[in-house]
Amino acid sequence: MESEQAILAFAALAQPTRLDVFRLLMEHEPDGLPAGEIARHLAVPHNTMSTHLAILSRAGLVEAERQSRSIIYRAKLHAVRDLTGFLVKDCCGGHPEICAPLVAEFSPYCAPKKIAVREAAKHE
Amino acid sequence: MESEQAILAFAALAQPTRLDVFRLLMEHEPDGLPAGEIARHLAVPHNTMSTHLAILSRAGLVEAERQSRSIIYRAKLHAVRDLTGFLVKDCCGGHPEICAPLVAEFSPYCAPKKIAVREAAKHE
DNA sequence: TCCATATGTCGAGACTAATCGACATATTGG
DNA sequence: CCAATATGTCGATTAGTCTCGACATATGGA
Repeated sequence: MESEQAILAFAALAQPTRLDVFRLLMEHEPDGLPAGEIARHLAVPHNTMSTHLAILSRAGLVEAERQSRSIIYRAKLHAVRDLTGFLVKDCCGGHPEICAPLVAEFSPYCAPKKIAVREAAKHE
Repeated sequence: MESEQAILAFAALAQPTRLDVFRLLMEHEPDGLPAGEIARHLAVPHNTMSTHLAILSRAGLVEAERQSRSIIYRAKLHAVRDLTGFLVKDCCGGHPEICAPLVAEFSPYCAPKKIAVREAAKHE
């Protein structure tokens, strides 16, 4: 991922309404939500929301698809992967010793089901 | 990590000079660099740089320590972990099936060799 | 075709961020 | 204490962002 694209993504997420939109679309993966419903859900005027959605779209964090009269927005999952990778690469560039525990930290959220179930059982 | 703190971090990194500073400090871990040297390295007036460093500091991405006449800035590694974790948790919240390959993607950068892991464990 | 629905675009006002000269503060050595 | 060095703060200017009313465009049904 290039710096320029990363900056667009950081700027897009550095705004409360847009961060909320992104999280909302993550929750609604993989179906997505129409623009109007997003606006209603977050109590923002439709034209204001349209601007925010355009910024998220230019940043590559969401994608839009027309479906009859509605336009369905979806979170772009590999954009999250790219942005996270950008951070991790910066972090690990020459410093792999601090990166391993970083990845280990994600395991509870990302681990394959078997391990996740075992970890959960331990805490119970 | 709270949304408010994440927004501060995203905003801090959404500016070319500040992103450069952050990457520069990552390269110079764990020694850090004095403010003046950072400004000289990136060809930015010292007072402008001072403002940028303050913003990075408020965002929790760097820390400062006075050392004689100079003030040494260092990247805060666990801030990267927190911010990355914020993204990944958002991504994996209810969607662990898309998260496993995401973590696998990091392996090449993180070199999960036993020696590296043990060394990291010692420091923690 | 005409209307209702869904969304996008434009433009103005208010607000916030970025930059840098000038000045202020902190530290050290003489 | 004074001068030199290193950094931070203030204030003004410029540039960019956020918001939303008004208008424009696209789609589907009567």
